[in-house]
Amino acid sequence: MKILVVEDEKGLAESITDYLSREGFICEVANTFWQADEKISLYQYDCTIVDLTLPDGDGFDIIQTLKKIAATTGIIIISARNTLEDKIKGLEIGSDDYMTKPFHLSELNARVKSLIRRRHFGGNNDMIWKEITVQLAARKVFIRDTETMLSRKEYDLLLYFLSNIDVALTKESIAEHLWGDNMDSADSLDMVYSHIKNLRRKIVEKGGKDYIQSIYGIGYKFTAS
Amino acid sequence: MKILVVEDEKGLAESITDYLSREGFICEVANTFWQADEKISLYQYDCTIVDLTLPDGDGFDIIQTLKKIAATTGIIIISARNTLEDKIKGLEIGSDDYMTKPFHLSELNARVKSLIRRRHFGGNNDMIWKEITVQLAARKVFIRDTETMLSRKEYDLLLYFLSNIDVALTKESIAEHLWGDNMDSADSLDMVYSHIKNLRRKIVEKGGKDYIQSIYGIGYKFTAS
DNA sequence: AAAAAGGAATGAAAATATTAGTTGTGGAAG
DNA sequence: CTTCCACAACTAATATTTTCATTCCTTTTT
Repeated sequence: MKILVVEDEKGLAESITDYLSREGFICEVANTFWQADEKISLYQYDCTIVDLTLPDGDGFDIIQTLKKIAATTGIIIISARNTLEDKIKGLEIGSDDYMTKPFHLSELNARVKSLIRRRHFGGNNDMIWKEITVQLAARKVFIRDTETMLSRKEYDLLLYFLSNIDVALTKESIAEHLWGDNMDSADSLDMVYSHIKNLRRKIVEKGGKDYIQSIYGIGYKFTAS
Repeated sequence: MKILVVEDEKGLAESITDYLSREGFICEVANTFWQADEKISLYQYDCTIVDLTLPDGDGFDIIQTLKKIAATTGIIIISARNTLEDKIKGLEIGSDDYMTKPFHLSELNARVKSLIRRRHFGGNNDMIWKEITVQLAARKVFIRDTETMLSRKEYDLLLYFLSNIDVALTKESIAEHLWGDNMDSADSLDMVYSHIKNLRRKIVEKGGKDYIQSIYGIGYKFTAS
């Protein structure tokens, strides 16, 4: 899961990314709205955390950018002031959640997770496909009713596949999803192979079919046929 | 997909082409604007990356060339200076995207892909002709409702044909589309024959007709009649 | 119309690129 | 302290691409 943190205070940005990385999210930071706008149009994020107290841009521009962000990813707004004005801003762009400073990182984390669950999987706490069931809240995976322990990367990989059933995913996009964009593309490919192998083994081991289809020269596809 | 990189710094040009080749693009380099102009009029590219800090040519010439480039392919401008002057230049010629040095190759890659997506597929995701259906996102090909696995070259070839129904394509243009222009023309003919043969076989095998019509002395045409 | 010449098709082998599988190391988490 | 996992390096297996010799067609020439 990839998260974009839009925050100009380096210290706060780092605290947030540190915390969320430890929770298994891939984090990227944009220091300005302009940067955020850029990143949004280039990459896909599952959730964007925006600090409304950024210096650049006037009110109107910001709302435009926020709308654009909100259209493609979930969005959580952070603001120092608990004023009506800000709340209205938040609602206007259809933000998914709203927090006032100061806040606990654990709360932010909880909100991010709940948002991703809501957005990504329609509020459903379970993702079910064929004999694979993922309990998102508990982070548990079941294959044919037997629980299967997956490592973090394996879990992320499985979720990425499950939200892209029947779509050909390039090795590169998988790598980007699992490690973010600051990756040496040569090295990361071997790691993709490794994790694919592990996930495959675990699924088959528990009685699932090998749904991961290799596409030579391209990447992989999660598919029933 | 073919990309032209207009860049005089050999090192940078190589980094770019290395990276993008790994991503599956066919890359060619032009070291000067003059060369770029040449190439543009001879070949077709899906995207052109132009470094605006090239030494040759004066401002006006450059703009003329850029306009010519922009008219036929997508264009991404790279510039060392984040000056207004350059930005205006970029907009004036209707460039599709704009980056300042230094940048990450992964970002360039993302921009190229997003540009190609926008330009090429304009949102619609299936290509259907007679009993042949290509699902671009899933990279699936169906002949008469049965899925057909195609290798990369076969797939590229089929897509080239499908976007040129009823048009006579020379062997040379096919070779150029599949491998770029730095090819030994004698060898490339044999390779074209080979891949034509394989694609034909797969189409017919799955119950399609042999839509690939040979035109003696010229090349091939994909046609129903 | 027959022969010659050049282009195209085919099948199979060789070369290459890509993916799978193994193992070892280091570091983090418990 | 132990276990687990991410990562890297390496080897093996596999799929694709390219090459090549040969045959089969078309066109051109005589």
